[in-house]
Amino acid sequence: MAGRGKKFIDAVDVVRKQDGRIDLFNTILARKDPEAQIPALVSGASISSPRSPKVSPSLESNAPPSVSVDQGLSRSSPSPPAEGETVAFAKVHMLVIPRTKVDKLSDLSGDTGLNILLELQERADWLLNRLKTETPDVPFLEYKMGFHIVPSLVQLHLHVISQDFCSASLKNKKHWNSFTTSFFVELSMAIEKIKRDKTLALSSGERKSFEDELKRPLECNQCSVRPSNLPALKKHLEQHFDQRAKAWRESQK
DNA sequence: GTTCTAGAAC
DNA sequence: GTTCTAGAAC
Ligand SMILES: [Zn+2]
Repeated sequence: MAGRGKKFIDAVDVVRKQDGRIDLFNTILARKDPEAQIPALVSGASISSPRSPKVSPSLESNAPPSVSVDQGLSRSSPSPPAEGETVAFAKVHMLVIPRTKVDKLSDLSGDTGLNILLELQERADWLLNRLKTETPDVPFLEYKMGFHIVPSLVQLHLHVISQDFCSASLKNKKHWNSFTTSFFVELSMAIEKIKRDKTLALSSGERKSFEDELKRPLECNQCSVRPSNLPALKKHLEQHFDQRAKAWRESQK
């Protein structure tokens, strides 16, 4: 590929100003056709806060923009996302995607694979710093970054996702387990493994055992509670979020 | 990925 | 009776 072009989609494209407001876009670029070009970044669900008054004129200005996510995705749009859009499974859920054509994590090997992961890490760290400093309403969110070991869409995508998992889009056990079991491979783990083993290839047996993780009983990611069904889990997650928000507010007093 | 629904769970 | 899951079809 051309050496000059940007190898990675700028994460600044993910935090984008629109209509005088700062919107967060969660973005997935599905390359269903293996031969297709990776498209320009497309917008996902807008989770801007209409009542956020603080908006700087430009992402490049000295004063960083205020990005408010307190409205949450669950209240963002009652209609299902249009084609080209995607869903977020938490208050903040973004993807960092290499421009290099790579289907999935298990295709990576050697120094080439390691370098792709390191460049993704560099970009994701940058994004994470922005998220932490530019989401004043939810500074208490914690984040993880990682990959689905067996992705449902090709073109490698690194999830940067807050750990509240409060989202109307979270609708089944598979969704939940894909982010909260070993099916979700954290970036740091992937980097360690490729350094050690020189490959991230999966045997069919390994693949099967990871897929079995998706069928595990529900378990809270923040405490030892094991909700009996998904609605109970979602209610429980809301309580964690409210509790964290309250604790943070009180710590500011 | 989504929608639909049988039947399990409550 | 109502809620919920999970598999099939798309
Ligand atoms: Zn919990």
